[in-house]
Amino acid sequence: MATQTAQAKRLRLTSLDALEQAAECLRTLAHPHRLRMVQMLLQGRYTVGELAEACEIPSHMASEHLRLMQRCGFLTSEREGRRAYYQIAELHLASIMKCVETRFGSA
Amino acid sequence: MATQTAQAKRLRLTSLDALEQAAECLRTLAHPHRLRMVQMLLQGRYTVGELAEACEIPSHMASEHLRLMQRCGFLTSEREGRRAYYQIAELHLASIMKCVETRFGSA
DNA sequence: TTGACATGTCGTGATATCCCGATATTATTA
DNA sequence: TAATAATATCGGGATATCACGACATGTCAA
Repeated sequence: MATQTAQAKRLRLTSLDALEQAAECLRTLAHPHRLRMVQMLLQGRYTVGELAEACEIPSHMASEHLRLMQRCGFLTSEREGRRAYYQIAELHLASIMKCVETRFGSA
Repeated sequence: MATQTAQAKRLRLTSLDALEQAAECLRTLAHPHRLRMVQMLLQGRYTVGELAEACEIPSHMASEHLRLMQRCGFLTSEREGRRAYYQIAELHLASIMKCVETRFGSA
């Protein structure tokens, strides 16, 4: 007889479909600038320009990253005059970010 | 005066260098088959073939995914005869996987 | 109304990732 | 030794992501 199969061990597995979604979310998060934006937005309310400055990138690029995260449900935005404020919509980002900070530090 | 800067709010930020590393790790994790492999290896010890079967992919592709995760320090491997067993090396994977399971479920 | 500011969108070339077939490598068995 | 099994590696073509410049949109202030 071969080695015990996965099923025989009664593993708690997430369906491949769900893991596909999870992977897509992780890919969206897997960028240094987007990580910093999320980290900041978990601690306050910021405009595109402020987030861009903190990431040391031009604001039109920050805008693209923010749009990406908005499309996958991570963020929402609201306009105030000519500024756009972004905020966290997906609350699970807090715990994932905590994992990242535990592993990679934060000052 | 413009809006308060990030510094003025005394944000707890992770350095962009560290976030670059974090992003690389997240990208490595951000794949449905690799997520399933990690999920399984957190619950037991498996060969390439067993992991491949659970992911419904040919084993030579499983081997590539495993090598990728090994290179970034997630996994280690040990040979037993002609089989190769992989196991978790990066313990933080447990907490990240728990986040994923909380958000996307596991049966 | 004109000009500057803040944000958003589009197109593109460079790079990375992904999947897969073909082929090696290593270990076991006949 | 020969044949098979389990794993690993290589090369490619397709696709996705990335950073960037150029441009468009909407808002405020002079």
